Amino acid sequence: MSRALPLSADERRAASVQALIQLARNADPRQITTAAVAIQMGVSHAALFRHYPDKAALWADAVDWIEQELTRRVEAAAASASTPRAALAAMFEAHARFLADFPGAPRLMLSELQAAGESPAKLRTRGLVARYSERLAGYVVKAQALGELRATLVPAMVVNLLLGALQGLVVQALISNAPEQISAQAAGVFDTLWCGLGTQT
Amino acid sequence: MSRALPLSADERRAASVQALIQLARNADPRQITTAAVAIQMGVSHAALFRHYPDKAALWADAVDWIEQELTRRVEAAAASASTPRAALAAMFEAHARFLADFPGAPRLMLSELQAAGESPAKLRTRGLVARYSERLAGYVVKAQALGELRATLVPAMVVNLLLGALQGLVVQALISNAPEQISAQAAGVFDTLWCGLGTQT
DNA sequence: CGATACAGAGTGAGTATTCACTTACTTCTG
DNA sequence: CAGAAGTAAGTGAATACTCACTCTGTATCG
Repeated sequence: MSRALPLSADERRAASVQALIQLARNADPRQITTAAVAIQMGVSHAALFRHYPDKAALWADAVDWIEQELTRRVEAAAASASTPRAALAAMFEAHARFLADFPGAPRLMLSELQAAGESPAKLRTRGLVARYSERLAGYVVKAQALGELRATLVPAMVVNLLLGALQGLVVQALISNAPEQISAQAAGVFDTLWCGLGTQT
Repeated sequence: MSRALPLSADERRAASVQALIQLARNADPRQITTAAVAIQMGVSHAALFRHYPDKAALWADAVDWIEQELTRRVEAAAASASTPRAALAAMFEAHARFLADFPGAPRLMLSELQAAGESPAKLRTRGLVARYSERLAGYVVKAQALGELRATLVPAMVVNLLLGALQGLVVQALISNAPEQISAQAAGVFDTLWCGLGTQT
């Protein structure tokens, strides 16, 4: 095997995370082997362990990257919206776009949440969800204050429905193996969620 | 180790499935070992392979059991409802109750859907979701015909929102490690979904 | 009704394979 | 030339599955 070009440690770590997320597109992340990640990067198995103390550290690093990238995109979307409702809609769509662009990301998080024990990646995933929910809840409260969103609703439940709807799209994509549809259907799902299923009474 | 009392093959298979679903309550099902299932049943590792040709067959059997039990409960709930909307509400709550009673069930299905390749259990899970969605869609169409549900909505999306909302509850339970809350919050979630998030316009 | 033969459930002790991680060494770059 | 990045070739632990054997409930027969 020809020797890989040396990269800086930072670059190599970034490449490792991308390799893992790429592999997670088609495989259960807990089942992905460190050897598979190394091959995906075009590097020997041993090279991986020069940059990470163990497998768990790489997986944790990947969750960190997910949080950074998701937050960056969702912030940008929210910033360009004029009302809380528009912000929630824009965040929903930006989130969906992220999930469609990196289908490995939700799979990795879901997989960590399913795992027994308390891996670093699982702890970070829980933190990510908590911080993200908090952020959404802020907009929900603002929307309620402006009379855009029914005031009787508990913000935590609203957040849960929004994230649940995205989850539903992810699971549907998992079944049909077509991640791009997540983004395509997002706007329609958000509107339906906002307006309700029932006929107006 | 004292020898286990012999059971009929049918009883032993049923016990195996229950053991797996119990273990799946706290661990990622793909990570559960056949040895762990055997211990959970109070039987030797080798005994398991007297009843199943391989690991995949037991996992597939568990998915079959899930479909039977879920269908039985949801059918019963729908039967006692007078309108399609009431039927959908009752099914939603029965489904939530099932998920709360057997938290290992959604974890097992999710885990199979995440896996690469085409395991028997994954194929069955896909079939289960397809059949279940079909069943729900039937009630959605009836509700639309009776004017209970907005006629402009695509049934498949409505089904997706309903299942997504349940998924959201499952993920929330995964994070807080409290499966019983799935059932407790189900009715509120269904009503919110039905009435919509936004203020009436 | 007691002895016996048999089917089939259960078992302990493996085996081959896979996996995370290590060690001892090589090559590249500043 | 020093130190960082890379590699080949391991190691021990875990895991799915097998094999040759043992126990037990039941049906039959004298």
